[in-house]
Amino acid sequence: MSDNRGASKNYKDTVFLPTTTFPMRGGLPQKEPEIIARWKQLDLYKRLRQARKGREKFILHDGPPYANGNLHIGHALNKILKDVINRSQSMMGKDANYVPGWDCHGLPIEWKIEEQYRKKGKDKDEVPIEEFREECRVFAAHWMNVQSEEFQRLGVLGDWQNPYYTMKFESEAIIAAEIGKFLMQGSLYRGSKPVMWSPVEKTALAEAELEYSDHTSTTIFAKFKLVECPLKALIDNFIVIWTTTPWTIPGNRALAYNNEIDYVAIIINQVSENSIAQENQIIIVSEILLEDICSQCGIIKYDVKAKLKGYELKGSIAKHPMADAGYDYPVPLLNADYVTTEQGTGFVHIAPGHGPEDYQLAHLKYGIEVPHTVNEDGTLMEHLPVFSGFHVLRDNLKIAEIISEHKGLIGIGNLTHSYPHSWRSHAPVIYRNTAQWFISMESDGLRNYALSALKETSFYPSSGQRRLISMIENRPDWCLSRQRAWGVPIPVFVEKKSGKPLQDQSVVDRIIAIFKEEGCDAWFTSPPSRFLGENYDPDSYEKVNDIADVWFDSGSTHAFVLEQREDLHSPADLYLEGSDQHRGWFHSSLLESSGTRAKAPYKGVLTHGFVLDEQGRKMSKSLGNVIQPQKIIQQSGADILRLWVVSSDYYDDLRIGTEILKRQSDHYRRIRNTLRYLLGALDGFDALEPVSFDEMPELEKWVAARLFELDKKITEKVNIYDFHSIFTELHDFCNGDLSAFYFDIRKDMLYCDKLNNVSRRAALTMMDMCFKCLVAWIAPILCFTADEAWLAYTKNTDDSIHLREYQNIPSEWENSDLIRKWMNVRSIRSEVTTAIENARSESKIGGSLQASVNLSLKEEEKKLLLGIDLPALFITSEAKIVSDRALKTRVEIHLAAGEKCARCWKVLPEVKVNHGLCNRCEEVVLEKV
RNA sequence: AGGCGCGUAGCUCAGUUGGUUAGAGCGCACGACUGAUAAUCGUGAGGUCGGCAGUUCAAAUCUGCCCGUGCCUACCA
Repeated sequence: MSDNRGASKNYKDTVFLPTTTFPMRGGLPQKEPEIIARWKQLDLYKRLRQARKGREKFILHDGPPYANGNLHIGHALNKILKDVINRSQSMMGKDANYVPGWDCHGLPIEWKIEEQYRKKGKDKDEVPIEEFREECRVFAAHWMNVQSEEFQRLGVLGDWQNPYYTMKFESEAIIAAEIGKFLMQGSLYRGSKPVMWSPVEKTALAEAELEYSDHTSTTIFAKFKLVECPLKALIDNFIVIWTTTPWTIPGNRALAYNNEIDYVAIIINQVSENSIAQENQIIIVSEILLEDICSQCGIIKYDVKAKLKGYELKGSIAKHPMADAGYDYPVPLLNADYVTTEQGTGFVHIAPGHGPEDYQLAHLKYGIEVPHTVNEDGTLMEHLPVFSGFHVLRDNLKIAEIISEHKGLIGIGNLTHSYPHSWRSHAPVIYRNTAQWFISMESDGLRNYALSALKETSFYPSSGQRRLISMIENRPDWCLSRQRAWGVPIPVFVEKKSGKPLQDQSVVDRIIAIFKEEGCDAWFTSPPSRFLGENYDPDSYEKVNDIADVWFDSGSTHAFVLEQREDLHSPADLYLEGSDQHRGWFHSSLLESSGTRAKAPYKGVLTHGFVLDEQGRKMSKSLGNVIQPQKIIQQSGADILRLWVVSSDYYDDLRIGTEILKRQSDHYRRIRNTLRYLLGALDGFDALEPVSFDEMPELEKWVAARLFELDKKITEKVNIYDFHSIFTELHDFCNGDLSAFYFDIRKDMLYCDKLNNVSRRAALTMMDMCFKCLVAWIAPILCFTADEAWLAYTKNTDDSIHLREYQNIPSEWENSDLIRKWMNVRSIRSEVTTAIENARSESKIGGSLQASVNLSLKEEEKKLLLGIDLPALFITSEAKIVSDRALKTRVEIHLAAGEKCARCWKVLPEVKVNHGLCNRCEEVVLEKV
């Protein structure tokens, strides 16, 4: 080993290379479940509560997912974002206590149970309600368990042992109590509203229970004689409407026109043989539809008497076509934008009990009373003259003929069109006016309370505020009742005599107490006397059998979760859901809380977008582009999914797909390798003495300044939930500052300098700090990887990074001047690396250690580099400034003079003399031996 | 159909009150290293800023229209 070649053979053992047990590849799909098991063993959730005891609380109140199936990617996004926020608030030192919850009542679960019955050939109505409800309960409980496991697999930390759910007896009791508050206040009232109704099943149906198929309807052109009109000449002429539902004519209370439509008044001169239109009468219809109407009604000849715009009809009143047979009431003409000239006559007949738009226009806008005309079985009611007992689906031709006999029509026909049918019986359905319970937006100032509460709420992004405000401003009263089985009943008695709801707090309290003990099934199984007590005669009261809208359930979570649990508080600091919840949970929670407490249940509202596929299309089974979170976890790991969330702009819609996930894996590897390199370098550091800040080289002080700057940025961003930019900062730091710059420069020092050299120890001191900062910064995001890295660092299995807080950075590290200076240093460095690259492509040199750099600089550039170890900065064997008077920066690359040191691989003149080693390496090797 | 959003390189995103040749990272291509090695370093090529029109000395940025796309309503006589 005395000659050069021998010496160059192997100095690897004398070089201090990084060593770590933290593997380069994560193996996340296998490792993550182990980490979850470790957290369970540590009882991380409870430990964290203890660790943060007495600290300021941060309460992100969980919007309850619906317990009826496996998680989809939207759930994953939602819960991951919540977890990132909670963990980051915890890192800020707050007691971020997260209690997950579930929504259990409602239609979709009811369907599933009904479906099971159908398969067994049973009918839902034959099953006792308590039995049916019990099956719903079991079903919901099953899916709660499944989802709980799936959420935990995503890394979500929370009180999974003791979550909240709406079908818990205590929850049901408080939901009922909240309804009681509206009852006692007087804002709960019984009104009526048209709902989809199946005469076959004698029940109301939800939109989703309908299927559309062809149905042939009898159509009529009915005429309404004008009795009042601003255009006096038109009085006694006829407004003609077209409808596919003659049975709604007895329920007619108004007509609608559109201000912008052109109408004509024509005199009928001649009709065909079969026509029922009458010659010499003047009718008013849409101009554009005139020919169509004439051909359908057999009008052969006519003359146009007048033309008019819709708005000229303002204030007109007409007579019902059956006015002579007991339907003698005024029929006002109203403007409605939704009236079109696509078909019909340009006029729409309005039966406020038989269509949502009719109801909206006539009742809500003009206060016209809603008549009840149809019985549960679809027959017209007894009190209706002429038509009593006729069936709304079977007798339309008869009805049409009778109206025709009363000279009320100009045409009868039929039309086959797409029409809603019951999902269960496949029979056609109708809109029917039914009794419903409402919470008034006005009577107790609910709308105003809600609106002013919104003005005090922070929105992320801010556009959510306007969106919610405009919804609250425009919404009608809250229809609370559902004619359903699986939910919390509306616990109200109605006095039969007066039709008024019983308002007695002692009755309400009795109901609540019973619900708390037995659940709200008691409402259906107990006799009314049990609730009414001794002061009321059960025979005089009707028990309401409707259940509450499930949005009321989840809208009350602030009452039965935030207010009830000692470890939470209300209002919550944050509600966080998808943007669809403006209409949903944000909305119902706001109304419920504003109505009962005159304030919002939240201080802040964050909305995220929806998850789309890689092309920006929505995911659907038919497109086959559904991406399941379970699959991503299985293939790549939950940390990759979590990284995807923060790398996206989640305020907008997010895209996901194979390329996007591939990119996340790339980002992940970069961060992971940065941690790994730090862990490797820091191996054995605890045996060395750290170096004080003052003694550090400028490069280390620059790293310190960057850490200070990052810390400031990150804590700022954490407080406005902006994790996207945190991710960018962190990635760029790992990538650009550490890996490509700082680590690269310090490698020589770390590997080859004397073990306890001051500058080497200084570098390690700073790298130690880098690690501690970095692992804490990524912990809320890459919760598994951070935990694993921290364990590799401390080797203390009783600890977790998630119990810690963000690293405290000394304020003396702040140095924006230094950051600015080194930005300029790096731009000179960049010119050098470009020059080296050029030299390499000209085959002048190979690796950068073969290079010697000659710099011609401007004067200020020279000043910039003063005192900096240039060969180290450029990672070359030699570098010097040959001129400081240059007008333009020039970099010359030469082959470095000397031989390659067998240990550090630098090319130096001294090496030959030293038998293969440079002076520095010789010294280190001799000392070591 | 209406309300609210979104549309900048293959991907994810920056682009302050309109002001030089539109930026970053990844990916890609090429190269180096073989002591972070299924890693690391360097260099480079990628964009009619969805389209059209307008305001302006000047537009990714302001206005209008259109196209695409998402959420929420309404889909009716």
